[in-house]
Amino acid sequence: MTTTSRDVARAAGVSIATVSRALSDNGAVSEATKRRVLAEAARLGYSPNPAARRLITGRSGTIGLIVPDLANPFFADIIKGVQRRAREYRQTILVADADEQPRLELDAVRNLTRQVDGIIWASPRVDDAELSAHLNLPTVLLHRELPGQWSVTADFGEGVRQVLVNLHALGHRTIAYAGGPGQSWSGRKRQESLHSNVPALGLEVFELGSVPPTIDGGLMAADLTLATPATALVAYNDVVALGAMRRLADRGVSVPQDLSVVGCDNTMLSLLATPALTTIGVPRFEAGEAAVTLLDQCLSEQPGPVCQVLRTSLVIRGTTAPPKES
Amino acid sequence: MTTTSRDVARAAGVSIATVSRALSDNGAVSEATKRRVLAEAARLGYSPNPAARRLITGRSGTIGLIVPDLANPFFADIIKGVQRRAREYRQTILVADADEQPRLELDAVRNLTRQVDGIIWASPRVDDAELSAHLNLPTVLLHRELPGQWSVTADFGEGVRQVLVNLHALGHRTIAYAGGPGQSWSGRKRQESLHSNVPALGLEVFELGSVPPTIDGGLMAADLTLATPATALVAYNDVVALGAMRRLADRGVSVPQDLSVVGCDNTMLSLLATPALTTIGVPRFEAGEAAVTLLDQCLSEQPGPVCQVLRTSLVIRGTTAPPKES
DNA sequence: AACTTGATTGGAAACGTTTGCGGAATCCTT
DNA sequence: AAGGATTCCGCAAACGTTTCCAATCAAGTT
Repeated sequence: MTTTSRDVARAAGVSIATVSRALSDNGAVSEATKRRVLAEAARLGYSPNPAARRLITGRSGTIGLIVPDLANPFFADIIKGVQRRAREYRQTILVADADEQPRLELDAVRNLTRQVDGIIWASPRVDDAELSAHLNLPTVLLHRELPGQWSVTADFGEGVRQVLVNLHALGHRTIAYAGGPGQSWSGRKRQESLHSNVPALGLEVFELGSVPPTIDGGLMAADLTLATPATALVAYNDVVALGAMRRLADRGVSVPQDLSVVGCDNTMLSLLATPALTTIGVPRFEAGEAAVTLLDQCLSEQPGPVCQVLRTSLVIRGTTAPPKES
Repeated sequence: MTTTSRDVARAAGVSIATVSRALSDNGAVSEATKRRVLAEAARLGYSPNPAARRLITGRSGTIGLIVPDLANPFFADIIKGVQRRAREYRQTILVADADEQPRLELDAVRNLTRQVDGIIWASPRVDDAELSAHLNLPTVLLHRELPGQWSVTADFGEGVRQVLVNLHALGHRTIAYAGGPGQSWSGRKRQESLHSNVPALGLEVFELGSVPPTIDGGLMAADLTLATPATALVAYNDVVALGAMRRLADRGVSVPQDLSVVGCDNTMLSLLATPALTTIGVPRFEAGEAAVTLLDQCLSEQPGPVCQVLRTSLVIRGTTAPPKES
């Protein structure tokens, strides 16, 4: 049998109410009895039954995390951030992988609703209407903004701007852009930034359209790029960039001499490439941490909503160089 | 306010006991009233309070998952498998990332103990004694065996054997082996298999010792290999293999012409390498699925323990070839 | 017709906490 | 020394289920 607060109460010669107060540290208990209770609790190896506590308080000490794909290194790092900060806050996390299917995200929200205090939701692709229809619980959106909603995002627009400025400074004037899935919020942000910055810099951009955010998408993007006069390729993310590099190598196009390549996200993949990939650094770990902090604020009824925007940074490595003289 | 079983009972004109029976589908309820209750429940949007249910039944419908590092693609795939199968079984998963620190794994077990029905624990490095000391709950070990314990592992030994046979068939006679962290269970299995298969094949093996299971470890392994007459390098995992390939490229050693390289795990990384990496395919997704199934059996008191061993397979890609004539 | 059987249902006791309320003891104030 | 304020603690009522047990009723049996 497990030991309950009644056992501790009996052992310490007090009532269960006092045990509860001594342990939860809120009610008024004398220093002496508190010590006695704590000692007995420790001796008996008592820990309160979370279900009972939750039934009465309505708080579970658990937060839900919904991501489209756990195996995607991008989200894996986010989880790590969430996890670490949650540990500090004494919260456990209930995780739901939506297998890249928006419908499963909505299912997950429904299931989680009764089980958690709040939700952290990374949902690049569910549309706005459906998203807000499912927000019954305190929620922090990740890499996504919605009017009136708490969120933590990264400044992708600034990242793209830096890339463009940098490529321009290197001497590039014609670049290709491989976009990701059209519904993605961050993808739209990147696109917007592209359009707003290109004119001022006097760049010419060839938009290759949406390619799948996979290695195969990268292969495609490489071929599309070679059909343009572009001297640099800016890819939707690191995976696409790596796919492109692979195809370019096959085609005998050397990076960065013949073509510069820029990725996005600064995942571990960018270090695996040869040469190492120049990319937009997106703080994923920090985003996960920030989301937990914000959710905590949201749960403690602090004024909001707060929309935190994290900084991105251009990480210059080996795949960018001045264009070939031609 | 949330709607409770009392509300449904009132609406359907029955007692809460009947509501409970109609919904949980175990007690005896007439078909007519069951339909009525279900209809009212749906109309009111009722869903049972999990905390209350759990308090009385002692079951939470939640399983705990402990992994050393979520950002490691190896474990990410395992989680995905767990997640999917758990969804089928109507279970949610509580995940704990131990940040590669065995001490945090033990903390996680303690925290999870009161919150979940059972635990799936991937613990390559916690030592046997401490591991068994912390198994208070039904537990399935992942990629690890312990006497008397339920587990699902992969047949790493067979994988290594296939590699050796294959390299031998290609004409290699001298190979280098880069081992991983010494405490790792699967690492020991690989080592054992190496020792037991080498004599029969007449191979000479240079053991490079333990290298960190990282890109840097791979760089090291490459240099160590070049100091031997080995014509092939078998690495602890794909990351090490990729690190090695990178250093080899820098050194002007071409793979597979000058040196064959074999990885282990068949993570997505192995497809990113150029040329694509020959590697030992380890079923991670399936392992996650199997673990949930086993845990379910364990929880339903079926006879055990069951130790399921999944098959590995040699995935031959572009980094292995006959050795150079010399 | 009385008795047994089986199927449905409701009443009520759990499960283990937290917390409002009131009582008792102690302390300070005048 | 008496009154009020303060501190500390126990009683008991929740929280929302599940499930044991008994009650009711229809149907079948002798």
